[in-house]
Amino acid sequence: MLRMRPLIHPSIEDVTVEGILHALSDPVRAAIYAELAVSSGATCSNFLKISDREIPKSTLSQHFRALREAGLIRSERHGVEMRNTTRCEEVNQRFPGLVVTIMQAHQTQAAERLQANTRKPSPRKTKAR
Amino acid sequence: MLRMRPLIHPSIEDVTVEGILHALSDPVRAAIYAELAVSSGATCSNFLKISDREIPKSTLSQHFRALREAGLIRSERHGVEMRNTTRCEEVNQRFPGLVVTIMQAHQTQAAERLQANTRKPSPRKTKAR
DNA sequence: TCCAGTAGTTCGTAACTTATGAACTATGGA
DNA sequence: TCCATAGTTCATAAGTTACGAACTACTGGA
Repeated sequence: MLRMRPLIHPSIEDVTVEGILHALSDPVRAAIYAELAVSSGATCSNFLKISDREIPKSTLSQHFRALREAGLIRSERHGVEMRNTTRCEEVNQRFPGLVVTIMQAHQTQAAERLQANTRKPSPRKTKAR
Repeated sequence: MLRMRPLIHPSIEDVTVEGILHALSDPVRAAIYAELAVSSGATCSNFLKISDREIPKSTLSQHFRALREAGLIRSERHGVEMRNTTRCEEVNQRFPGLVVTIMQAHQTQAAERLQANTRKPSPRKTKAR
């Protein structure tokens, strides 16, 4: 019988730069984090469709876990669903500007790609990971 | 017969945030980058011993390649050795503050660890990757 | 209390990445 | 030409990630 282990939220002193960079180096996770930053409390299934491709539920679940265990988000069960919020204040206190700057860079890049895509018709889908 | 392929330096528009974060999410690569930032032109073998552990030459070579192909450094052959320099100006122009902030965070963390190590005698070597 | 539905997790495994020793290339000097 | 030095490539073992299938956990009826 499968057990459901408790969610792991590292305490802020245990959060590492390596961990944060690794977590946010994945475009799907960066997109999730970006969305959580504006719509706090969003659930896993709010993300089933991200950036023009369907992501399997199990994969998404792993991505949330990665963000959680890197210390970037906090997840709480509310009834049947899992509400997620960023830990941005804590993290920003520990590593000032880090996450904000990373997310800005991601945004800069997303804007560039959007522009490129409106110019050319179908420009060789940008390689993931 | 083994061929030696030409070094790949992506043009600055092809440098991605994902790539940068991934490259700098490895502590060895972050240490190399940090060192290059202060001692420009350093060679691969200057790094054979980094942060208390010996790193094999082949592994180091791959790390330099990763940094190079992420667009973070430029490598040029000078005689028998390979001189490496950061591409920090270009990269900073493309993603303002990104690399600087990441390196600051790494430094903050390194300082913390150093402090912790001087307090306790041998405190369970911090897990890599 | 049982059942169905919804939300998310875990497991197994296939696909991909990374680390490293051994063998190589490339260059310069004797 | 031969040797030494610096770094690269290859093969492969070890580690990581993605994803379908099967599960847990919870809620709201009947």
